[in-house]
Amino acid sequence: MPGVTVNLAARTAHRSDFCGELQANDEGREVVLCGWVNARREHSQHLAFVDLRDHTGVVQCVVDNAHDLRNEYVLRVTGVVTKRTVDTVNPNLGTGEIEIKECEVEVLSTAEPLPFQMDGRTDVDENLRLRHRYLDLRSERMQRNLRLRSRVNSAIRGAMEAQGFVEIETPFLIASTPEGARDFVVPSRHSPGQFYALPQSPQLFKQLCMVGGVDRYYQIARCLRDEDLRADRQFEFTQLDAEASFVSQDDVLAFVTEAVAAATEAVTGERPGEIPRMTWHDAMERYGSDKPDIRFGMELVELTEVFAGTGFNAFKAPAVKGLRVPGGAGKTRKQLDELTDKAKQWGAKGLVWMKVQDGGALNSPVAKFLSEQEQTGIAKVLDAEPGDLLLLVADERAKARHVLGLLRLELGRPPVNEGGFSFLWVVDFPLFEALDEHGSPIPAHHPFTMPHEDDMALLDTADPTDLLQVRSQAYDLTLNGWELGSGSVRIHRPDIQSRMFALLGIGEDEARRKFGFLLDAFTYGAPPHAGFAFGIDRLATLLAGEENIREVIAFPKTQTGADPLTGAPTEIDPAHLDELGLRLLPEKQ
RNA sequence: GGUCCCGUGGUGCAGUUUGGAGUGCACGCUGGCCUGUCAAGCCAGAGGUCGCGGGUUCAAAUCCCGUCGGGACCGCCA
Repeated sequence: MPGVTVNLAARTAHRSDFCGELQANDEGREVVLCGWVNARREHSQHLAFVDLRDHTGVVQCVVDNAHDLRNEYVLRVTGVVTKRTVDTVNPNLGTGEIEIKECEVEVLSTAEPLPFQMDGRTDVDENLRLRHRYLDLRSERMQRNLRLRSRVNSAIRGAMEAQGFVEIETPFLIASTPEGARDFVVPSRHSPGQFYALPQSPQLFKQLCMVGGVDRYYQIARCLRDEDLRADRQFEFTQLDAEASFVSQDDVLAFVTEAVAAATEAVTGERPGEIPRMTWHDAMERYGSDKPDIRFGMELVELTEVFAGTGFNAFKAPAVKGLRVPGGAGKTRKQLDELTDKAKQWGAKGLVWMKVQDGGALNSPVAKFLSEQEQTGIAKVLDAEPGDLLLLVADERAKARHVLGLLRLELGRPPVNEGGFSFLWVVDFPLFEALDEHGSPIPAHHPFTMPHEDDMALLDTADPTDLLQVRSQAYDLTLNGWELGSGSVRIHRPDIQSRMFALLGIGEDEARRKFGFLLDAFTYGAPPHAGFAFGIDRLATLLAGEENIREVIAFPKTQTGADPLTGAPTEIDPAHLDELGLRLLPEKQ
């Protein structure tokens, strides 16, 4: 029969087509559809409409009588695709030009009324959604997000394979290493009293793959970290993990850029432009963050020089930095007090605010302590306009940057799904983030990170505070102010690695105990290598225009680490504990 | 470890500031009517441990203390 199409992708033993794909050119076909009752409109005992829904959309079925049908019943409907009359076309429905007539309806499954409505019109309490996640997954939003994430995964795999990367699975039950985040541990039945750790990342295994001549490794890897949960953090998360041999930092950035560009294109249809780079130092000074949200301005401004000779005690500090809030002078005293409270909670000693008045004078509780020169200096350096609010923090440099960076986000950050996708590479991270109580440096990334070649000489310096100036070949990728991931060029030479352990105050015995297998591996011909990992949950969240990572995870945990659906975590049988050689301590009072 | 917000029929809210009868709105649910709706409409009805415990008061959804659950953030996340 001419014009008849057969939907091979949809056809199964139970159905011939998907609900949402039927169009006017299917007119005349007899189809068999399966799905859920999305809505029913009963006009009489002789006319009723049933909207049948599957993951592709909704189609209207015309039936004699819908009295025994209820929302969310699972039906199989056999009928004929029919063009609607002009006055009954529904332009708001993808299949609105047609409807299914002469319907024979078979109830495959009945359904109780749902514990919540999933029509997308109201925000349902998230705990309720999670308790009935199998219902929540039916919603358009979750269907969209899960399928989006699937496309992201697929695009990333395609990009990595095309660049010659080999997918290798690494173990889940591994040895615990003391560095980094808190491990999830698994007791060993064979060796009571001993434990495996679940991987925080496949870091060491991918480096072993390089020694093993793999050349280019990747994995869409599940990672587990027992740290407190946030809107962008779950215990369990998924990373694109990658490592390559005989490469530079630029090579790695190019590989990863290709993967995120492919993922972005798979969702938006457009490849992002070239990803800009910023040094860690610039990011910290200009945005007060190592993951700057560059979708908006409001950069931090250096004011230390302006107050070099100040008589105002609060500004006699190692650093004074400021932030201009355009049009912010309308804030009330109460709002400013709340901002000050937040700044203090974030660690600042205080927050100085100034309202720029018509004519340029500064209205501020501290104005009387500042010289005229200082007041004009502030206005000039901050480029202040009447109606602006100026915020100043004087403190240790790191503290001032941090607090102002948080204030900048608080006051200027657009909603996460506005302003497109601003990827940014942050490069030249410091090798060490601080000195511990013994004066030993604390690694900013991990102890296998290669120092910046230009800074090698500084490693031999006598003054440990100079070590904090040493840059590393470590880099982060950020998107709209979220850290997507990080990577580094690794140390592959045992002599440099030994020097690094010595600097970190890790003795030879300790190094052997913790990383002996890696150090051994490196004595047998380790290629220079570098790698990266970025969070796929986070990338998918932002690409989906969501604000919370849980919206792109099928079965996420709550902020306290519980799963309202399964009840995890749960107690286990005492006999099970016994077998593992474990005994519980009494509960702490 | 800390700061803040939320908890009211099945769902989403209002009511809490200033204590006075479980008062209101929308959706859903049950029954009825209705032959072109599409978030159908109309009529009727059912449905409540105001998260839980204690306190103040003649009287508590409302004020106080504690606790549980959820959320946002700081710390934490090499």
